[in-house]
Amino acid sequence: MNGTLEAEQLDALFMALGDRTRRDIVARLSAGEATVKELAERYDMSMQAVSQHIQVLERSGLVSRGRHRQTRPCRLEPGRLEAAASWIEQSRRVWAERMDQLEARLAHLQDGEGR
Amino acid sequence: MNGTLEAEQLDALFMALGDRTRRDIVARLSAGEATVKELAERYDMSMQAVSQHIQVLERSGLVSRGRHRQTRPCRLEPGRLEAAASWIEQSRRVWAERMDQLEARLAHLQDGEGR
DNA sequence: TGCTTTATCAAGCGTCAACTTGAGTAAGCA
DNA sequence: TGCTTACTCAAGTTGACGCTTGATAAAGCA
Repeated sequence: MNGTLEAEQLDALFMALGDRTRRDIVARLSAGEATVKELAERYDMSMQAVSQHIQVLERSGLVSRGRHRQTRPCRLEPGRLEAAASWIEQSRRVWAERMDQLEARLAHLQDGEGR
Repeated sequence: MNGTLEAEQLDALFMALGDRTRRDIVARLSAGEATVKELAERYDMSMQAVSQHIQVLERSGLVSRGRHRQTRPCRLEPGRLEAAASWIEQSRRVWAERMDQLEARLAHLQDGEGR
């Protein structure tokens, strides 16, 4: 389990995080489970709208749902957050390595050893 | 400069990363600058299409463009990648803290000290 | 058994995103 | 001066997104 996903899954993941309401739901769920009704009240939004947001989050793998009486409590699946962070780190690392090399070559030149 | 952005900027940022071509452009630019034409050849795509992707990335703050002869070389601005990573880390941290607390309470109960 | 609560399904509406084509601009070259 | 290269602008098409309304399902309660 190294957090690496297919392009389609990354599409769904970053697309899900591209909506402010869904990002807030993720942040809210990081502190514990919540029901559709609770989220609808929190965002002053219809339950249908929240339900659709949850479905997007579920498709992205960020959220899963259980069953408890009439409710469908939503909980965060942090594995996908790790996958997103992992993708970002990959590009940041490549960039940082290149910058280090550029710096080293610049220092080399300033030592008067450039051709 | 702590990498924290407004909701609108995060919308643009994650939305920009929600497209596979744009993610690949970001990964490509992490290894160095590229022109619109080079990217169009790489993805077998019209220059207009690439130009529009670059505009999206520019609006998100992930990419900036210079001028060199007839070309507009694109380069990565890693600050926004850090901002995205930072947002993700925030939720992951909250979740991890809660998990630690739940574990501690479970251990407590198993020691026979539960109410 | 009906009534309420919680949530989903389905259809429709307005907006925006991704790409296309065609035209236009700006820089370098012959 | 024309011609090519690299790129952008503008308009149009197609499809997806976010939300709404109305109907429906499933569980608990009186």
